Amino acid sequence: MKNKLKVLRAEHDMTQQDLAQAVEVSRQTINAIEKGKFDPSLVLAMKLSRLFKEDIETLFIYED
Amino acid sequence: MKNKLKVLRAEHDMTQQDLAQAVEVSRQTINAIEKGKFDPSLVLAMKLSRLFKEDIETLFIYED
DNA sequence: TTTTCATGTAAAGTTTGCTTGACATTAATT
DNA sequence: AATTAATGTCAAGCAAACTTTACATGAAAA
Repeated sequence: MKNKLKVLRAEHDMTQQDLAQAVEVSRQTINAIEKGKFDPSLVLAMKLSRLFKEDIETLFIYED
Repeated sequence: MKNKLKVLRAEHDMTQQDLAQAVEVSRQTINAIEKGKFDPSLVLAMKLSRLFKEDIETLFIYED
């Protein structure tokens, strides 16, 4: 699964820490997701989607 | 988190078993999600979304 | 009525998402 | 050159997603 977190974070001028706080997870979780270590839960994906006002599918790209 | 799986399944005339096979999880997983026992992973939500051709957000309703 | 099918549920185990704490590295300030 | 801010990463642990096996129930069909 690929994602556009790093770019959106840059566009919104946020640090990983800022984003982590905004969606109520740890900084390490944001870092791990950006680095592709694991996928976010559905709830976290929804929080990020709402924050950045982007569809989940545009934020996270899953190709089988 | 609420969801519309049961209804969509009915509309598509599928059993829990059918749906489970279509998205490659166990029948119990589908049942548990329908019953609200836990939320699907992001990948599973995406598979269901694609199968039923509905946005994740319309399939799964999360209200803080 | 007996068999079959769809659903519900439970227990035990594995994997994955996420936590805290800690430390290393790199880039930007002072 | 020294400090600070942002990022990367690791380890140990907990919680949630998902598995298999198994059994119970109700509805439909033979």
